[in-house]
Amino acid sequence: MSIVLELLGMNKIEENLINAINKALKTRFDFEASEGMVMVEIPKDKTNGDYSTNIAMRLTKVLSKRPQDIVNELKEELLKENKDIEAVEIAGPGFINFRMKKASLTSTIKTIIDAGDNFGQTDTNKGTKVCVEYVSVNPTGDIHPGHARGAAIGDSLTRMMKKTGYDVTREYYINDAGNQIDNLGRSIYVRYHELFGIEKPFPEDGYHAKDIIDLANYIKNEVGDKYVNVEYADCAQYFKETGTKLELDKLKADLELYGVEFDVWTSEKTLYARNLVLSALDKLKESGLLFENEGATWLRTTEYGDDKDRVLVKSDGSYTYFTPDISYHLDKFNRGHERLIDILGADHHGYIARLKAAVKALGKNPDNLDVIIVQMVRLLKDGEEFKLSKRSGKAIALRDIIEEAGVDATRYFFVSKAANSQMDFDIDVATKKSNDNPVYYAQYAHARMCSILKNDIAYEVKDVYPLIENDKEAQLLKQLNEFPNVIEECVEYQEPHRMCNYIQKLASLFHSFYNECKVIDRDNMELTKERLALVKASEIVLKNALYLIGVSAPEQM
RNA sequence: GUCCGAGUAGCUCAGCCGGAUAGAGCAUACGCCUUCUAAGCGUACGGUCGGGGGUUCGAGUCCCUCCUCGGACGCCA
Repeated sequence: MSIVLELLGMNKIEENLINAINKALKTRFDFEASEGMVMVEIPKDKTNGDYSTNIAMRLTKVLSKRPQDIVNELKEELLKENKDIEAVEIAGPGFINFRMKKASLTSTIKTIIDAGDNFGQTDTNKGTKVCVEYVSVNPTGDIHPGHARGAAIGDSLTRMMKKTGYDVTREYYINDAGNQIDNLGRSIYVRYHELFGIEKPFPEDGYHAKDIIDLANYIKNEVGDKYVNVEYADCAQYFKETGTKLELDKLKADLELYGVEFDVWTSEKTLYARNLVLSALDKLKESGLLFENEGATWLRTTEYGDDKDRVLVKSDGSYTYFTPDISYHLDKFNRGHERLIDILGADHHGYIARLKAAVKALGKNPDNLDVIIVQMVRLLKDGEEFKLSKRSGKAIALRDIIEEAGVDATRYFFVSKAANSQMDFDIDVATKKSNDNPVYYAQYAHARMCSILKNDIAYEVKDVYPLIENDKEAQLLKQLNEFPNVIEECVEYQEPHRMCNYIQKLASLFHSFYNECKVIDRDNMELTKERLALVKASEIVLKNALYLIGVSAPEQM
C-alpha cells in the first residue's frame, strides 16, 4: 500500500491482517492466495473477536486438511507476522477469529482526523472515465416520486464513485425533440387561447396538468395577444421552444433544491444539429444490421439477444425515440468514457436489451454499459394509492414532497432502499416529521457529537490512545474504520443504499457509547482528551457518510 | 403467453455474491434524565426466510419447479 493511500485513509488494520494471512499461507503451505480470496469481516457476535476470516474453511479441499489443523499451523506465524494481534482462535465450523490489541484499534483515530473530509477517499478506480446518466425527465412536466428516487440514487452513487477515484461525468439527457414536445406546444397553445376566452380542441395526447396553464399565463404576460388566432403551425416553434425552456427551468430549480447536480446537460436537439444521429446511422449501416421493411428502416437487434427487431426510421421518415438515443450513447463513448451507467425507471427495463444490442452493433462492448433499473414507487395517501400519471394533473411532484418532508428526509428515504425492490411512499409517514424517520436518528447523533466537541478542552491527536479500551469504544472504532470499505462496496455493487445501513449502525454505536462513557470528565483530563478525539473522528466519518447520500449534518437540533 | 424484478417479524426494510444462534427501525410491554442533547440508551416479545425439490462440510443467499404481486412486451417517449 502506498503512503498516499494511508494518508487518504485506507483500512490499514484489515489490510495488515489480510497481508499477514497471505504471508502465513505462503510460509506454512506454500499457498499463493488469489487477489481478494482472503477476506476479513467483523463478526456479528462480538464474543467471536474483533475480526474473523473464513479462509480455513475455504481451503479445506485445496489443502486436504481440516480447518482446525490449518489454523493450528497458521497461528504462530500470524502472531509473528502481525504484532497487533492479541490472540488467534478457532471457533464454530472453522472460523479464525482475531482479537486485536486495544491500542492498535485506536490508530484509526489519527488516520481519520488527519484525513478529515478526505477520509474514505481511495484511488481504486483512479483515472477511469465514466458517465452516469440519471433523472432525464422529459421537459413536459414535473419530477415525480419515481424520478426522485432515481435522482437520489444517481446523485449518491456518483458522489461515492468520485470517492473511489472515478472521473465521473454526471449527465442529464433532455428529450426536447420528440412528439411529446409538439404535444406540449399544442397544449400550451390551447391553454393560451382559453385565457382569452377562446376554446380550441385539446390535443389527444396533450398535457392536462395545471402547470401548463401557468406556462400559458407566463406567455400571455410576455407577448400579450400576439398569437391569438394565429394558426398553430405558424407559431408552433415559439410555443414548443418557450414551453421546453420554462419546463426545463422548473426541473433545474427542483433538482437544485433537491441537491442533485449535473455536469453536462445534453439536448436531443443538439444531437441532430451536430449531425450525430446521421453519423450513428452510418455506423450502424456498416454493421450490416440495418434493413428495410414496410417502408421503415430497422435495426436487427435480435442478432444480439433482443426479443424483436426495432424500427429506427419510421415509414413517415421520422425517427423513433431509440435512434437519437443510440447516437447519444455513441457520443458518450466517443467523449472518452470507458463505462456508461444509465439509471432508468422500471418501465424501461425492456429497453435494455435493444440498447445493448445497438451498442454492440456500433462496435462497442455492451458490458461497458450498465443499466440500473429503479423500481416503481407507489404513492400512498390516506391509505389509498395515488396514480403516477404525468397527465392526470393531480400527481404529487418532488417539490410537494420536499415542501412537506424536507430535502434530508426525502433523500434519505429514497436512497435507503435497494433500487431493485419496489417501495411504497406513504405521504402521511414521510411528512409526519416524527422520530419514526431514521434520518433524524443519524442527524441527532451528529448534533450530539458537535455538542460534546463544543467546549474549552481540545481533543488530542496521537498515534495510539491507551486509555480508550472500553468495549463500546472498540466497536465504534471498528465501525469508523469500515467506512472506506463501505464506499467501495456501494460503488462495486452500485448499491448506494448500503451507506444508509452503515450510517444507522454508526449512529447506533455512537449513541450506545454516549450512554455508557462520559466523555468530558474534568477530574480525568487525559481520558477526556482521548475520548474527545474519538468523538471528533466519529463526527468526521458521520458527516462524510451523510454527505455521500446528500443529507445535511446539523451541528445542533 | 414471453421477459425482468420482488416475496424475510404485526408493519417498513437490511442481510456485505455460500458461513457462526437470520438482523435493525416502527409497533407492544417494562426499566433509565440533580450527569456532555431522552429526537437517546437498555431489557423483553416477535420468524415453516412464499411452497416443494436439488447442489455440499454448510443455503435466506446458488440451480430447477410451482404460487402470488409489480412492471415491460408500440413505426409512443
